[in-house]
Amino acid sequence: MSEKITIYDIAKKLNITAATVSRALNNNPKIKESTRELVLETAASMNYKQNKLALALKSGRSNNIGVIVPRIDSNFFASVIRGIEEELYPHGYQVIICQTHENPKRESENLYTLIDAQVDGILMSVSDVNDENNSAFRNVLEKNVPLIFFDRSKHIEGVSSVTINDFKGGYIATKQLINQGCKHIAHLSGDQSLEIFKNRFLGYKQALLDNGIEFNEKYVIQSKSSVEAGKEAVDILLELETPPDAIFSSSDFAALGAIQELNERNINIPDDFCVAGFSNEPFTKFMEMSITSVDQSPLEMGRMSARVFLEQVDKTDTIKIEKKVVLAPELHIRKSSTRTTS
Amino acid sequence: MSEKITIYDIAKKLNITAATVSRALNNNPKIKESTRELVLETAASMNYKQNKLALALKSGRSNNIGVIVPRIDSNFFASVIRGIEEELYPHGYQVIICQTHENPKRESENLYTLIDAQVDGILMSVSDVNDENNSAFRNVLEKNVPLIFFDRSKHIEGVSSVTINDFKGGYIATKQLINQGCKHIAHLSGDQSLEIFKNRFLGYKQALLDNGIEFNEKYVIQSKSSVEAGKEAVDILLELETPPDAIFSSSDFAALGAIQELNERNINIPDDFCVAGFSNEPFTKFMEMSITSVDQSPLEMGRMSARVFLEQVDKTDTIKIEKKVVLAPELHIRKSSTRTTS
DNA sequence: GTTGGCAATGTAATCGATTACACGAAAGTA
DNA sequence: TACTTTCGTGTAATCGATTACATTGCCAAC
Repeated sequence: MSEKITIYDIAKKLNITAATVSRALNNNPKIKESTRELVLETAASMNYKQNKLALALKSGRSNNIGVIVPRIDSNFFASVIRGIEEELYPHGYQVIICQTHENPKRESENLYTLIDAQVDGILMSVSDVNDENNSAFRNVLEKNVPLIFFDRSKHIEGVSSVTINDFKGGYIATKQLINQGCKHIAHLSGDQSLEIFKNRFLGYKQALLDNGIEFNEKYVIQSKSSVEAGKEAVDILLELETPPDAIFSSSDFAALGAIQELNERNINIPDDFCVAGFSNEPFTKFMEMSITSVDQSPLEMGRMSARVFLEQVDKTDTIKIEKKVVLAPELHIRKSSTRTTS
Repeated sequence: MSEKITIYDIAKKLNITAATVSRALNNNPKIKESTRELVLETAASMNYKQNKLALALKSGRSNNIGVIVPRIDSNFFASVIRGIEEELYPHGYQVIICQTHENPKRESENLYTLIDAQVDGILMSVSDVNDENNSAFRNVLEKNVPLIFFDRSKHIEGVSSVTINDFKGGYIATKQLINQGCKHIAHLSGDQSLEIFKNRFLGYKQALLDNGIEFNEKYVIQSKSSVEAGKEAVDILLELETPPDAIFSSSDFAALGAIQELNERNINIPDDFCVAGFSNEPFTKFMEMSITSVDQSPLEMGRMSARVFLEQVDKTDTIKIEKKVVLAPELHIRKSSTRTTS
């Protein structure tokens, strides 16, 4: 029932050698047309399937690529993966998923595991920017396995990345709040050691400065990407001498929490308080009080990362291209930052 | 820089054979303790890494398992995959992701591709129940590769599945609407050729009958899982002679669409119209008008599927266990079906 | 002193496919 | 006719690890 058919079986049946069978199947021009046809027919009739593992061992290419993300059950990462998978599918690559749960040790393990599994490339979003597991990255580079960062990248010479312009994202979101007439704009930031959060913050700051609004450190709150964290941040902000009248949050979840807390306190959104988030999570547009948010085009990011990988994979080892693709963020303006009064 | 170290390199260095090295590395008891230590030390110092592809070819086990889902960028499937990955990670399995986009042809391709890639098992949620690509499934079974269905399964003898009790899910959601005093409960159903939707519908129907409410075919609308479809369904339902006063939707997205349309028409939710959905998508609890929904515990479903796989993978070919795990759905009651008036 | 047994290691086949090199036959050339 | 190409296949090595079977040396038992 489950007999595995190999090229040797075909060879035996036709009284030729496995080498000839292999050549016939691979369209080697040195094979007589009649032989080729015979082999192809026989292979089909015997239901022959090439053993990809043998091929992988011989060629050194597994046709698998590894994708490492902090977690898969987030709309953003899932969409990126979707993009990667769709782009790579036609090229015969399979996508292996790893999660780090933001744990550097896990990240390092994943890198080693993927290299052990002989993947042809690694696409990842880093969890931690610490230099601790640099050895894992060095290992990848030494093995000459293409490495591409997406969204959250790390500065390593010769390594390509696909990110969005987080600075600009922070800038346009903040600018929109300013345009609505907000004077005291607070910022909920993520872990500043990650580039993305730092840049969103810098974009926010620059937008303030460009529009003659003083930057106030007290308005910047470092918080996690959670509803709870957003609520807590509002608690703190409203205690200030001059409470803010708007929030630009680096996380949609925190933005949601902020809105919930503001509602609880009967503060009118958007007329008395505007809110903008980041990521364009599905729920931001579903809410009745739909939330203004910066879209990161995750699908496109995934596709682009895959394309960058494909460009690199065939290059000889000597040529190393370092490609930095930066996608443009897009602000989706919704109710939470659209004042009805002037 | 990128020299691959093999057991032969170690053997040469120590003037022994690769066989001895292999045995030492594998803790074969026939190896002298001193030799083992020497080999282990040398392997470490040379930075030896076992070539998993060679191992896979020799053993016939790739340590990869394939997961096929309609799409990955849905909270439900992403969460299931998370569960699978977490459960399998400690066992050294890698997860390969495939998407069908609800396309039977793609589903069939994915099955063949995974078998070609010599995965050790396949966990999947079917896209289509049509018998067209039965040959792909037969292929999997013939190759004796463990196959496990989750959520959306197919009746194949000897194949295990992990699902939730969709009938009960439909029942408890409907029952809650009845408890709220709703008399005319409509149902937005998905594709009835899929078991899950049929069972949710049957649960709905049974709940009506058990509570002395007449079943009315006109109240059942087959719609897609989208916001738009939910809106359209409401349009139709409100045209009826006796419009319903509640909706149980098999999809949270359609439930959301329904709510939006009802709001547009100034129909008061939940006092004049109750709504319940299915899947417990994140947004259902984030909304101000939070949506009652049936939770499918996707994480647990993923973990359980992985466990069922692990049980099967080591069994000899002769023993085939067919395990049908049915998880209990849990109703999360929220504002959309909690009347404030009696 | 021969034989048996055991411990430790070596030899070589195997997994399935690819491919450099070799070789015989046919065909072309002088 | 004799020599060189060319064509189509065969031979055998290779990818890296595992493992059945063989071998070696040593010690004990008779």
